[in-house]
Amino acid sequence: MSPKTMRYPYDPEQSASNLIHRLGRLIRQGAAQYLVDQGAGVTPEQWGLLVKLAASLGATQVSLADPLLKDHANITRMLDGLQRRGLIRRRPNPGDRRSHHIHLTDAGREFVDDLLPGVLEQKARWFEGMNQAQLDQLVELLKLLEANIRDADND
Amino acid sequence: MSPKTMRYPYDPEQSASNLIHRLGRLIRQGAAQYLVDQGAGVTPEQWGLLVKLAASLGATQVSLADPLLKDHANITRMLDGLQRRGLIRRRPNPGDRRSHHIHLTDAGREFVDDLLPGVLEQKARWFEGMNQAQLDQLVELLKLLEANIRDADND
DNA sequence: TGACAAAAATAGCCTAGGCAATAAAATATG
DNA sequence: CATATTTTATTGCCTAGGCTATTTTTGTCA
Repeated sequence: MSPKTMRYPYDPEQSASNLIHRLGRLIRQGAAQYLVDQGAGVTPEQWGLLVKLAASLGATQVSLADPLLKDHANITRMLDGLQRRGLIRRRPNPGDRRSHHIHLTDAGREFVDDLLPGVLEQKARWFEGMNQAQLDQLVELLKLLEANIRDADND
Repeated sequence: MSPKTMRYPYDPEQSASNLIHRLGRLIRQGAAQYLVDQGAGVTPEQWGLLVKLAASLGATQVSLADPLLKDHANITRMLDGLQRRGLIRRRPNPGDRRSHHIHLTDAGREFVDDLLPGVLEQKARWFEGMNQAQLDQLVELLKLLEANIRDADND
């Protein structure tokens, strides 16, 4: 066969998977810009950890990483950054000397309390062109897709 | 105020923006795994460039980067990798001595032709739990969201 | 024309992501 | 109990992403 002149009958840029991947970067970038504008001095990923820590006191690094599907090594590095900024503290876990309990410092908690409302507002702005039914449907489809991909890759 | 014990009334992990961001990583990782299994020796991002090049002969680096919302510096690096593997070639652009025309080599074209069917099959597997109407709706919502975010961030 | 702004590609820097490897501690198993 | 396996955190390595220069051309416009 001579496929040298073959044209592929789909537009990769409009495929759902590429849309999602591109949108993920766009969202990350928008969040990063917002944090810079606020002078926050943390990355969106570090922010995500802080919010999670605000809701789960004394988490270990594994319990932070796994629900977010993040690499343990990366969690180590992001926590290093947050610790340098004085926003979190690692404490020994009395029940297991391999692991630590991660805590927000007072400064960390204040940081989250100060920034969270604005972050939620910005998210809301992104979804302005969408009514609640559409948003619900989007979330539902995304969850379905996430489950699909997790299954498909565990074969 | 004493928000130390305040609980935030939303679950960040289930928010649409975080779902999308996480799903983007999951998709990227699945694609990477597939390419490794096939012994392709390219990253998903490099693969994306190859597919785009297969459809647009003689593109400049800007014309590759902008539709994908990618940084020009990254395009340079990814093309370096593809060039080292002999899959693409940079040619001088006679009309503008600042830029290059990027071409697939014969090996590059063969590479895309060989791998593309399998890639499409794998994508199809990811979307198996979803009927066509759901898929269409998902794509539509994602496009709407992308437009929203691009607008919102250009204020 | 000649200075000046804009565009194309690139390099440098830092963080995230994902992988392999390692050290230390905990758990399982014969 | 002794040995092996698993788990937790960490480091090293490489690529992508996103920024800021920097260089070379091109385009503008006074």
